[in-house]
Amino acid sequence: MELKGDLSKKPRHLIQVVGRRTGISSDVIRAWERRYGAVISQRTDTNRRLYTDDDIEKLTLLKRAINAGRRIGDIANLSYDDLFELVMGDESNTARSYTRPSTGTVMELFDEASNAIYEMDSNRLDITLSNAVAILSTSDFLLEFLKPLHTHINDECSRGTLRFVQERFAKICLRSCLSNLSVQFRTSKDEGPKLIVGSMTSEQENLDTLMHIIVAQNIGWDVTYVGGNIPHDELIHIANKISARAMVLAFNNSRDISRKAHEIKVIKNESEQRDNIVLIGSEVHNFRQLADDVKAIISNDLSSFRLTMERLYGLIR
Amino acid sequence: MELKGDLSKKPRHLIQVVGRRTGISSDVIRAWERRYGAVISQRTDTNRRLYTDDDIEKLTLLKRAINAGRRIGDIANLSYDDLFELVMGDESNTARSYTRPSTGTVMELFDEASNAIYEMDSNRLDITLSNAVAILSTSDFLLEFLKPLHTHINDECSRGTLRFVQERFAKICLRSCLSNLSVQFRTSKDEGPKLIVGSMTSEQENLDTLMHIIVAQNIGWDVTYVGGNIPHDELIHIANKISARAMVLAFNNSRDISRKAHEIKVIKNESEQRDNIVLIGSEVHNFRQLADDVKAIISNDLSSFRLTMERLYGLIR
DNA sequence: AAATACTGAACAATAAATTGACAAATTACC
DNA sequence: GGTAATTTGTCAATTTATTGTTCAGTATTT
Repeated sequence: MELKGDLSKKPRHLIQVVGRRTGISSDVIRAWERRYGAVISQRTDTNRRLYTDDDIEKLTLLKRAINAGRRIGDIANLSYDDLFELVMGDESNTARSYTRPSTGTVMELFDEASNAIYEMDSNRLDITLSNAVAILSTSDFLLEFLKPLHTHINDECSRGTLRFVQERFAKICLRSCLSNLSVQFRTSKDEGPKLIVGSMTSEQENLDTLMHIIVAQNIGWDVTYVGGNIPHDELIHIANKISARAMVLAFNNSRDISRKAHEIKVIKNESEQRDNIVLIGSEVHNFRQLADDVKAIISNDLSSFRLTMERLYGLIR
Repeated sequence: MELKGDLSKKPRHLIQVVGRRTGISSDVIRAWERRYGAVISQRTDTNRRLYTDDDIEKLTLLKRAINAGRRIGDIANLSYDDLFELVMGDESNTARSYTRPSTGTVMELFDEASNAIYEMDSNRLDITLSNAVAILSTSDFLLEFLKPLHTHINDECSRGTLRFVQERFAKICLRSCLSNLSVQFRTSKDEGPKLIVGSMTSEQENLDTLMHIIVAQNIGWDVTYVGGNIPHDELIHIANKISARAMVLAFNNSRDISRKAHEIKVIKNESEQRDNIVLIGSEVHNFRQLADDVKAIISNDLSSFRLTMERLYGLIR
């Protein structure tokens, strides 16, 4: 028996499921059927609609076509193939069909998250985070939502409005969300140039570093993250072992600057891929001079990091 | 080697236990059996229902499918594999059909994971971990796979076969897998008694603690995890704030035993829910005497922890 | 004796289908 | 440019199907 053939032709999805998968409300799906015969499903013996996988694909295409500016009445009865052509054409013409969400939306999500943190409601916080991921583009999610939220948490904590335990709780949830996101990105990409991300002895793990990882993955890098507190010789070892094309080092702690500077030099000299070291983190300004000397790249924030990594990606390709 | 041998095929769970583990009420389990023949259990000679582990797995899948919008009448008599395919498709929001990974034995999964760690191939490690989650039941995944893998990593590292950076890399991947799993469990359960999990000053975060969290969630607890290094007054604050019904404290560090013992007493006295404190972790033997004094419960491993938490859950209900 | 489990029936809550109406936005027409 | 017509998403009312819950009466377990 073949898997795809059998199952995907089989009507087995309730309208509710179809709605959830396509993002089209059940009312609309029924209206499209009634008015334009867009997708006419099978019925059970008790008259419930049952959709096939192919039906879902078609509805998804219809949605994309509408996002690209088409009117449902004009396209509803096109065949799957015609629709596919149409969507491909439309989406390549429109520079960017993604409309930036209103600041209202982001504000609401932000408030919701910040309340959930105050109440220490992990369930609500998780749901809000995943909503934000779903609604926003990856970079909006990071730049407009998560980064400000992180800063907000730190501010509230140092102001005393948030207690220590609330801060820790929040950060664990955010970390979990980010690592989840990172896994999702990983499995969807096939092959990309390898990138090591980590930080040296006396540097702890940090949420900002995780955000940088998502950005890099988003560009196409195949990231190996090793966390904080890694001695420099271990970093060299792993870089050579997996033939990394670049290494990102995070600095968020102002101790031992000179030791770290020396170690960066050693890494530069001893790792086989010696041209691509990127320094990130809040304490990265301490290495400005050094970066010039060893031709490392300094990146102050997520946006500039994205540019840097895009450039490197282009060079390597 | 055969993992799911004798025990999992053996009918041994009363309907009450099944209800608790799956989050489906006994009444519903019976109704499903009567109306749709969803899971037809063995009976004792006196007509009591006895369920196998596999029965529980199927019920869990049914529950997940329902959460994803399915109706029990449509899916009750699907085979385990078809159900699996359906749930995976529903939960990943894609119309693509999903194939269950070929049933590798635990040994194969273990080897695959341990090679991926050696090669520091995060992609391969993630895939192996998620296959293991998919193939094994939750408790098999933890007890037969992840726990041994964790021990193996520690052994190899202290023997010098694994380098420090490989250990760190592996642990970050495992952590990410566990926190991912924990989020999945959270959103599928609706309401349960609240449980705080954390550890005190000088105690770091620990993978074992995360495993305990999964077990507790699996039973039906609504877990709030606050990580390590939390001062005891903060723990008291959060426990009272969210009206926790129990608190789990992890001890994996042998420093400051007497300070910690004193703080446990304080927590016991000052938190409103004063009856349910559970101590876990590798250093928990240091608190045997104290546990008697303050009526805290000590749990040495995951299995005994499961029993303890099931008992508490029963008491609270 | 109290708690738990079993059966079957009845009940209540939820979700879906149908139909018709409405309002905002877009388009067509003068 | 302004008005009418059309398009299209949303919603309410009603009916039916599905499914979780409760209850009564009996049996089993502890």
